[in-house]
Amino acid sequence: MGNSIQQPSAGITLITTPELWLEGEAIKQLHTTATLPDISYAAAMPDIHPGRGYPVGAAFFTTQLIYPALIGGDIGCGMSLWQTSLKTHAMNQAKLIKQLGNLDQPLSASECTSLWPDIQPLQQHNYASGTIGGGNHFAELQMLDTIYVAEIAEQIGLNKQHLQLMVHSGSRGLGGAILDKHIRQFGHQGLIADSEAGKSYLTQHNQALAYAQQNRELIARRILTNLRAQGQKLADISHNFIEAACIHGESGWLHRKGAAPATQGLVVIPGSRGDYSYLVQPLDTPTALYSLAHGAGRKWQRSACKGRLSRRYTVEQLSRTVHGSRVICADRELIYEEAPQAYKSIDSVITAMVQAELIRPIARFKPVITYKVKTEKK
DNA sequence: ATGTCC
Repeated sequence: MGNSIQQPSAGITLITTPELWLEGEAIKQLHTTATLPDISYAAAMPDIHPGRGYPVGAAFFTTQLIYPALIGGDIGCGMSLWQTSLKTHAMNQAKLIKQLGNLDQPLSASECTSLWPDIQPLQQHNYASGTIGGGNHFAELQMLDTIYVAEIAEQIGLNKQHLQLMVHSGSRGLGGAILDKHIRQFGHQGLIADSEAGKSYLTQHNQALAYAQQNRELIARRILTNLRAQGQKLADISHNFIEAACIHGESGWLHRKGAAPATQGLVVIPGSRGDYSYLVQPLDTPTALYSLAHGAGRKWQRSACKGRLSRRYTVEQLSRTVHGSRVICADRELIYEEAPQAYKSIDSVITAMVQAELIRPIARFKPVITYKVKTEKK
C-alpha cells in the first residue's frame, strides 16, 4: 500500500505512485466533477487524463442522480480478449496482415447471420456494426509474453502456443446518438435515476452496452473468419458505463468513465500499441470504488503529438514498434496521435495498482499486429 | 468517441 493511495480531499481517492505523471488538468477535472451535486465518492485511476470537461480514467458514485454526460458518447466501450487457434511459432506476420484484409466496412445484419448463425444481430440500430472505429480503438493479435499465475492462465484456457486477440471498441454511433438526444433535452445536469427521464436513459444506455459488446464479438469473429482461425472468448469488460452499486453501505449509482469494473472477473488492461498488455485479477476491495485503470492513459494531448513526433519519425517508422509488431493505420494523423510515445508506460500503471492492492497480474502479452484502419482518407 | 469536423 503505502504511497500508492492518496486522499487529497474527503471522498476522493487517487491511485498513483510518486513516479507516475498525472496531468494537472485531469486532477482539476476530477475535483470539479467530484463536487457536482450528489457525487459522494470519486476515485482516480493511475491512467487518468483530461477529457471533455470530465476526466477519463475515474469512477464516481452518486446515490440519487445519474450523469449521462459524464459517461460520454461511447457508452459501453470496452475490451475483449480471445484465445485463437493461430500457432505462435508458425506465425507469418506479412501473411496475417494480408489475410486480415480490410475491416473498415460495416457488416449488415444479413451478412452477420449468414456468417455466424448463432449470433442474433441487435438490428434496431445498425451503427457501423463489426467495425472498430477511430481514436484509441483497435484490434490486436498478441502473443503471450509472461504468465504470472499459471493456475489461472490454465484454468481459463490461455495457451502460449497460440496467439491471442484483443478488441477495444464500443457502441459506435449508437451511444453518441443516445447522448446527443439526451444532452439536447437535459444538458449536463444530473438526472434523478428513478424519474421517467432517468429510466429512459438507463434503458437506452443498457441497449448501447449490449450493442457495444456485440460489436466487439462481431469484430473478433470477423477477424477469426478472415484468418481461418477458431477462437474462444476469455473476457469482455466495458469501461464506460453506469451501474447500480453499493458503496460503503450506501446503494446508488457507480459511473465509470475509462475505468474497468473490479467486480466482473478478469480484466484486460492494454498498454499503448507499442507496449505490453496485461490480464489481471481484481482483488476484492472498495479502495478505488471497485474500479481499475482501463489502459496506459495518455501522456500527451492528441493535438501535441504530430508536432513532437513528425520531425523524428516517419509514418512508416511509426508503423513498426519496439516489439517488432506492425500497426495498420492508414490515417496519417491518427498514427501520430496513437504513437506509443503519447502514452504512459503500462508497467507504471500496473505497478500503481499492484502497490494499492487492487490487482494481481495473471499474464502479460506483447503485440504482433495492430489493426486501426486500413482505408486511406480521401 | 463520431456512418464526426477541418
